[in-house]
Amino acid sequence: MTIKEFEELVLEKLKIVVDQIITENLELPISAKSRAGAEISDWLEEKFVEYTIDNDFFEGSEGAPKGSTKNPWDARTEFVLDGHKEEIWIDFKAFKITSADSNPDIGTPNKIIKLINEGNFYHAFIHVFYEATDNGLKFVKLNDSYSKLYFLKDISSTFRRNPKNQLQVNISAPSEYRTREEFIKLLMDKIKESHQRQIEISNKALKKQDEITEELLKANKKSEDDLTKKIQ
Amino acid sequence: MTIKEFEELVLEKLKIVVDQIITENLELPISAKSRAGAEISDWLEEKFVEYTIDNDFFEGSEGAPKGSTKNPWDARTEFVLDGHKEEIWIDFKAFKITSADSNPDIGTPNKIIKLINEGNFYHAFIHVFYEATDNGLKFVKLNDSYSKLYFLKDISSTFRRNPKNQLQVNISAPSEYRTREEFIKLLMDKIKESHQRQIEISNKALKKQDEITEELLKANKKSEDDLTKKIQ
Amino acid sequence: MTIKEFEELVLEKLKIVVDQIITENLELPISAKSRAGAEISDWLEEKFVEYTIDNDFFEGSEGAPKGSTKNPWDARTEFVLDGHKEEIWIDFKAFKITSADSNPDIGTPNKIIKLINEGNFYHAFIHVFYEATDNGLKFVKLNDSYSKLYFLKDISSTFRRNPKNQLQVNISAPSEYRTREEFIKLLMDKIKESHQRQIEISNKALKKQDEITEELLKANKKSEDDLTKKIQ
DNA sequence: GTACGGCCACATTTAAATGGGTTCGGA
DNA sequence: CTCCGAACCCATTTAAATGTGGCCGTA
Ligand SMILES: [Mg+2]
Ligand SMILES: [Mg+2]
Ligand SMILES: [Mg+2]
Repeated sequence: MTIKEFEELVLEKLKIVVDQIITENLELPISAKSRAGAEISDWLEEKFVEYTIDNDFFEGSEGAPKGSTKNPWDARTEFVLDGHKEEIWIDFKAFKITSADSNPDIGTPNKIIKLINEGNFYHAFIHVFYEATDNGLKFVKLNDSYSKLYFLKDISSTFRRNPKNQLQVNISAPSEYRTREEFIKLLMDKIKESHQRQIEISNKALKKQDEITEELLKANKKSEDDLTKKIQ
Repeated sequence: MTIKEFEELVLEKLKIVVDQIITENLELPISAKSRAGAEISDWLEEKFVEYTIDNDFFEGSEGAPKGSTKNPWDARTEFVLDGHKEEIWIDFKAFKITSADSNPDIGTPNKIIKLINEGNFYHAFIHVFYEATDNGLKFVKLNDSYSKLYFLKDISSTFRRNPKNQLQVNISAPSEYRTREEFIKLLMDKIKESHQRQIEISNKALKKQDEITEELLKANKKSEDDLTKKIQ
Repeated sequence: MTIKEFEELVLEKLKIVVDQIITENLELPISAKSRAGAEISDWLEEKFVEYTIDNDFFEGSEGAPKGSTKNPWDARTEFVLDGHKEEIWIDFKAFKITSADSNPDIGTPNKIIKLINEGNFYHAFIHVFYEATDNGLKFVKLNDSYSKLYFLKDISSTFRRNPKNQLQVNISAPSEYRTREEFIKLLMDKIKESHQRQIEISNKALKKQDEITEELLKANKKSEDDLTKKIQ
């Protein structure tokens, strides 16, 4: 089996689990007037462990510690094949499909660097889709499927690092196969480009400082005088 | 009345409204296994409008458009005194008090610059506190109060601009009175300092690039070879 | 040397560089889809820096930071003559010559105002032309040339500001010499005219509003009456 | 001659926690 | 004097949307 075939196999087996979880639990009592990503992830994490307890391909599944807000994975598991165990990290992404578009943060580059340096590589995104209902939310299909999965290594080359130190990509950007080495080089390029842009941005902001300060002081003088008179 | 007395009056009247809202609705059916800020804010926004319809001091209250994710205020209203109307922006902050600590983002500096340039100034933070319950969440007191309010202009001088282009401050940082002009200068200083730090950070990151790339390629060579052999 | 002769010299030297870049790289592995313009520009930016490293007339050439989508220039350089250095901004425009026509946005007027206020003036457009091929695209000649260059200051007076706050001109509009002062006046006129057109548009829309309201109320009166009767 | 539409890569903005590094005082 | 703990000052990280401006083309 080639590496590529191995990767496809992992995603195939993962998708089966996720689709089953969703199909058997189409509605959740989670209020979703705003974005419900964290609550949905919390629920999925628990279910993922439950649904892989007895799975031939996955071993040692764990959800992120309850209440943790900075864990590098939502769930982790080991894919078992011919006695080999390959560490898999999972990041759930829950999209409210009534929104116009979405470009979620997809994690800090730092954790990816650590993951690879520790001898691992596989970080899977699992997209799920929902709509608010009267008493919570329901999962819905997008493009005929309850879930969409790909590995970070095969992410669309339109991904970038943003100023929050998060990688980011559009919800619809199609994944594209590349080798692990190609991904490493691409990732490092993207990080470099982003830092270069940031230096530009900060330099520009610094140049504008004095002008903005003047303007604010002037606007305030006027409005504060006004208020002072009115409340005498 | 001095400006300072005016400001204290606004906050006093605001606090009465908020405390009443909470006291009359101590429990909410909003799941809060993770952080429920957005859902709580959504609910408070609606209640704030409802509870100020018949208030002598507040006029024209509005909640943020439903589902909006980038609105500069959670609610806005006008404080009316002797015929003068003063624009007030409200940003709710909902803290899960079982957490160890909190340093919330408190908004982009850009919107503050716009607010002041448009002749306004008053941007109030309203802290509320909650705990998860079996079927949702309940509001709780912190330091004997259901809410804590202060204006951005009087924020603790420990606030900063972070790389997400958000101002930020610790939940417990005590507010300190200053003049409007003093605030403008302080704000602009903080923005400057932050951009200077960012340039440093990005420069350092750029220097490390090549080293990290080498390291990653090396780690990958090892782990990829390993995997290739195992799955043959 | 007159200002006019100076300007002609700059463009002449620029054209030599660009034509050389293209002649030596007639085909590019860039697929000619909607983003082709941006990608061709990326490539040209890099080449421009490379091809002016050892040029007697250009110094300090830079491409826009990679991935930056809002940079005011695609490339910048300094034209050196008798020790004087003149800042030159470059905006590449890549046209697919199989298309019927093109009226590209040519930049926001805001950046031109800034450029001039900072003591500079020269903003060159460099038109290049391409066709799709099986494995990417190839540069082609239009009117016997691989490139067409002119300064914004000499742009056809058919240029305008469009409602997106971008200047715009037809691909084929011939440039016409004018003085820097004449350009400033013309630019400001164009901006004014554009805003006036927009006011017209809004005024018309507002007028229509009332008309539409009438119409709707009338239509509804009829259908509501109708329904009321039917369900009595 | 002008508006406008689609595309799309990026920053920005919104929700609030943890955690790292430095500094300072006390044992 | 030195280690340790607490405090403090920040970045970082997590949840996913919208908005801007440049890209050219068509109408
Ligand atoms: Mg996730
Ligand atoms: Mg808020
Ligand atoms: Mg261009």
